[in-house]
Amino acid sequence: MSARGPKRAKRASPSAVAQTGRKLGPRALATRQRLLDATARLLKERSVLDISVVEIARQAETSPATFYHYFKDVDSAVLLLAEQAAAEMPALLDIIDGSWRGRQGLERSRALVSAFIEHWDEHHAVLLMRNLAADNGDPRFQKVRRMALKPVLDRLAEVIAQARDAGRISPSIHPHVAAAALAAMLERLSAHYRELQTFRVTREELIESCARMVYQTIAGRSAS
Amino acid sequence: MSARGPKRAKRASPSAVAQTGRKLGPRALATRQRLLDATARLLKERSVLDISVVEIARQAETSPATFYHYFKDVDSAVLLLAEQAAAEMPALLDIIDGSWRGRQGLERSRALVSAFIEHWDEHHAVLLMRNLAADNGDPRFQKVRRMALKPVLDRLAEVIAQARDAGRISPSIHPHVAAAALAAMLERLSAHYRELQTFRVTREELIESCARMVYQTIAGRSAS
DNA sequence: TGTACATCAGTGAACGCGCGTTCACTGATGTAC
DNA sequence: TGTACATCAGTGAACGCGCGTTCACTGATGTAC
Repeated sequence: MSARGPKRAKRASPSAVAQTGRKLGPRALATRQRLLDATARLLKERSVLDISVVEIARQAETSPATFYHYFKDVDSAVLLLAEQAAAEMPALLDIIDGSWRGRQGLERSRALVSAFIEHWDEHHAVLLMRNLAADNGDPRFQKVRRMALKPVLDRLAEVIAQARDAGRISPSIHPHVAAAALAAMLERLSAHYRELQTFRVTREELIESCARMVYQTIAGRSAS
Repeated sequence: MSARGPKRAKRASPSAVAQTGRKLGPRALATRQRLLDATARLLKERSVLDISVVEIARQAETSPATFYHYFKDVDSAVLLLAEQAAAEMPALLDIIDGSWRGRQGLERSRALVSAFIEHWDEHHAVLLMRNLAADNGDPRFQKVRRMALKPVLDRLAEVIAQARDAGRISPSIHPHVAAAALAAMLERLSAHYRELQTFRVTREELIESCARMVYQTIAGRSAS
């Protein structure tokens, strides 16, 4: 048994502790999750800009005082939501792992792009606020973003490095930078691709084009 | 040669009208610009989340009442800042126009990437809020973003279409989508590339790698 | 099985504070003659 | 050149409101025996 053994056990409840430091029972966990759900809902319906403790409590049909039992402030609640979203990222790794040559690689690329878009569709508002806070220099949000993306970026960079070493892409391309750039593209596009659709671009076309671009960068150009 | 001419001409006054509808004299214009500058400064120093009319007025060393002479609310002020930033975009067109073949194309690509990054460095906070509001569905901000990017996207799409017709890139790549994807990549990366730098990636490496990726998508792969 | 007590979970009500917004007003600048 | 008047620009002070935050309390659940 390694030192990291029981690390996965606490999926739904990272830091299941009240502000007082006490451990939370099942009833308390449910209340906390209700507050988190309310936060997520508000983040979607309105914007980050008009979200408040009072409003969250109202949505969760409880009182502000209860909110303070579980969270220091609104940011902390959103941070937790971002962590919950981040916990889904490992699913992407299954897509990346494997051969990137030829048709198989292209298929993999398509799957990666749509998984990214789906992930954003599901957590749109939370991820938007996460990135905003991170871009504004908040270290907590920077960390949760870094941790969410890191495994994905690392694997992508590996694949890119292989393609580079095999001479299929330019040696001037820095694998980690390229991986970060691809993630940046996918994040940003996922955040606002709906607007493209008014431009007579279907979701499928979007995915196909992106997949080709990703593939080109990851594996070099292939005839097709 | 950089034949850029009098690009500063109309800089300070798109829609120079008070809330009452009256035209603004020079003194009023100066006050309004002071308010805008204060808004931009606050947006940089703090975050979008804690910006208020009162605070802006304080920064500009005037009273809240004055703010309401010129703007309906904080959003309107930021919108104007976003428009001022958008007015700089045409400079990018000079970079895109011209041949994208071979070494020249790669050089063009580098110039494009760094121009993008510089533009974001200069307007970081405003563009971040613009995108946030746009992603949250605010049509005014969606429009200003669309208008800022449109000329650039159109030209890029043209170049990409040429490469596609010449068989240098996959016919499955939709030129407009590819252009949007490149812009998305550059925007997002420009927004947070500072974080990459802690990763031992220099700004030059970043630009070089991105430029290669852009070039690959725009002009197809070339030996290097 | 029932009773007593400890701990957990939730909240009503209150407080102060800072913000958004407006109004009636003052001061500054321009213009006519 | 001076005076009278119109318009432009800016603001002090006030109002109400909703939020953040806390505290002392009640009610719910578990546990010992």
